[in-house]
Amino acid sequence: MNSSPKVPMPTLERLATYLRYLIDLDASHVETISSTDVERQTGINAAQFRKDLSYFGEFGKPGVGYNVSELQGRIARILKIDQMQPVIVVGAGNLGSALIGYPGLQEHKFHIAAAFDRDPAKIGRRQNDLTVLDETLLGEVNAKIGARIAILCVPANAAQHVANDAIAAGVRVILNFAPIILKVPERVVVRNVSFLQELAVLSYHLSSETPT
Amino acid sequence: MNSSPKVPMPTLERLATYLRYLIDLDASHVETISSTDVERQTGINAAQFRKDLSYFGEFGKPGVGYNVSELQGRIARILKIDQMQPVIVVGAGNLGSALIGYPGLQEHKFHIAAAFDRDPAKIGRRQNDLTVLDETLLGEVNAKIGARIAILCVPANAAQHVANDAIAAGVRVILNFAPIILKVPERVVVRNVSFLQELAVLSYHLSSETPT
DNA sequence: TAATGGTTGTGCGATAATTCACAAACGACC
DNA sequence: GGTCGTTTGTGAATTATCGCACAACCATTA
Repeated sequence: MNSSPKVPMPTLERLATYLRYLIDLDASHVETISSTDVERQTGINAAQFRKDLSYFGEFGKPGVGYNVSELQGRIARILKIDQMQPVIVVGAGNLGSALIGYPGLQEHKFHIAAAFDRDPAKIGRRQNDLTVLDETLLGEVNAKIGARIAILCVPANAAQHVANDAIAAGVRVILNFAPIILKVPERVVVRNVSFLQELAVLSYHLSSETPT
Repeated sequence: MNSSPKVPMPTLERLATYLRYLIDLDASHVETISSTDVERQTGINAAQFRKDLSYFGEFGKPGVGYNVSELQGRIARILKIDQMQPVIVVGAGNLGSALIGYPGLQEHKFHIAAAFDRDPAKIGRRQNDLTVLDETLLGEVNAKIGARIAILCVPANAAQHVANDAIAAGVRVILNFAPIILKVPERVVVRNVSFLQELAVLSYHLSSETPT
């Protein structure tokens, strides 16, 4: 039942956005939305919204719209965030700690099952019911946890090494905060988050717009 | 001398990537690179690299390649990160603190000139030579600082309000970490960073690849 | 000076993503 | 049951992005 042969990446990214709004709407007891409602709220073209969904089947009723809670459930299932998933975090510096303490992760069904670092000063530190473990134990520990998602919050020069270890430990997808392009086997999916890059793009836009 | 009429967004994003690698290469005293070298290191197609640069003029010598330090300087100038830029951070929670303590920002010529929060418990706290200020002072303080870049690390329900204030205070581009789509005037540029979204996309990819 | 090996900058076709536009479907109302 | 206003799902057109392929160019060596 792997329904979708080739879903565009931008579609997947937008699905996550839709889901966020649907959760809010559901919390506000809104029962039904139309694609034009979505456009008003998100700025994403209504046809785009419908086409995004169409990759995964039919969701709405013509003349009526979409049932909020049903759609929410189905998108969550598509993204596989309908049930808790274990995640490991490597690197317990400022950023890693911020992630560990971020309640949004739990809400979105991601459970940080273990945190690692190689700095002895950080190993053993406790935070949110979690003890920072020695990075060298990654393979051993994940053999029990079975996390297939890893979040890398280590410095650029350590990232490739850590990624290799994580992959060897069974990790299949990586969220990489280090400003470096990881070399990984084809089956492994990596997504990079780089605020420096984002800031650079923003910085570029500063002069292009002339005031008044 | 606003040379470039319409540069694709993906090009800008890649420019920031190139810059990172050039900085490293320069530090390793590499003098020259070719576009194929770039492809080997970054995985970005060599022709893509050349085309990206072509939006801004000519940079290389046929038969030779590109001078690393010169190219680095020119890309930095294009992205306007060749000289220090003041940035304000709103929201001094876990994430905001992590950013304030992140040395990479300084290295990339972004100087956090002020940090704000609305939580009395956080106001007055000091970190990295910076005192967290009351959010209501944003306009007043930025009149002196003149920052045109703001980083939003506030919860989703506060983000729109803070964005409005920041824009009123002269901010022109926003890096938004809150999981919400901000409504801003056309002249203001927003970029969103959402690890939840990234995780969701990664999560989707978990099942599509079948083992063996 | 001529020939050679290597590299750039770019026109152009290929691929991907977005948006339009409309038939088919639905509920409400008469 | 028929008509009307609304909204979906999607084929087709449009727009954006990518990557090939090649002429023009440069340094080196003979």
